[in-house]
Amino acid sequence: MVEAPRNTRQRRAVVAILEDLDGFASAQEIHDILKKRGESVGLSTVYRSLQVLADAAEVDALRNDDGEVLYRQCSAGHHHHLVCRSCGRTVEVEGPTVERWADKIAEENGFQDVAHTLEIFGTCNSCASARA
Amino acid sequence: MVEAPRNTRQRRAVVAILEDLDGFASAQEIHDILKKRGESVGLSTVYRSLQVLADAAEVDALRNDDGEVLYRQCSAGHHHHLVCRSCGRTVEVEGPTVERWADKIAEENGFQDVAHTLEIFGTCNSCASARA
DNA sequence: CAAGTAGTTGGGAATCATTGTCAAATGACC
DNA sequence: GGTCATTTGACAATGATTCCCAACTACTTG
Repeated sequence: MVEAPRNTRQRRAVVAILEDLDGFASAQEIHDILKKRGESVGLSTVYRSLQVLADAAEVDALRNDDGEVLYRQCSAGHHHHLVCRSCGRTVEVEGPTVERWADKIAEENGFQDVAHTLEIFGTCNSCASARA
Repeated sequence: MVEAPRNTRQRRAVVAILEDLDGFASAQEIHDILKKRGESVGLSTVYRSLQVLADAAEVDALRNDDGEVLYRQCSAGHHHHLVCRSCGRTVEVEGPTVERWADKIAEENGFQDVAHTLEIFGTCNSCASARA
């Protein structure tokens, strides 16, 4: 039988950070924040915790242009993201039309096990005015 | 004034490979193919050539699930891809509705300099039947 | 064609995110 | 408190990609 995961200080700390953040953040950023708060957690452990959470679909993961993986606690259900390149602030968006379109395209071309990635990147208005 | 790029054997070889391939391939795969053909080109040079081509929008680049960057010679103009996970075979697709949707979402939320990524991944029918 | 010059190459080192390793630490349960 | 499998953390290892720089070569000019 599969054992239940343990409730450790480290895992709780990672989850707590994700609850505080409203945008996407990398594993390393989360590690830094933990260190600043004095709730130090090993980097490996941060990576592991995020992986577990992502596998359980409790957080969403995506890659930025640099290929880094960013994580964020999101609402349940399929959705996409409008992400600020500079601060990570994120708006969850839905596009039912897009979903249907993607499935139709795939079916028309005989593809199976279809998945799609769709993210919108931009500069949010506060970052844009800060830069000016 | 900016100098014109030189026409070197190595760059020609990389372009030739891209013309032969019909799916996405990684820099390392292209490097391997060149080696097999006896037209050896340094790995660094393959990376550089692909970067140059991508910057000039002569090839499209995307990341697979593993975070590797894949390259492919594509038709001009904005389009998206339906990519086979296992063989890389690719169908170019257009989704004007999606473009408008993404722009509208971004504008409604006050985001600027908007870009979006959209790729559809699946298993093409020949790979699916080969697996069975 | 010869020489000059600046863009280009290659291969090995360096980078950087991420994963693997394994002994020590610690939740969960008795 | 004792037991034990899970988890942690420091460090090594990996792997794609970039950096570095001396040797090379595609163009230009005489």
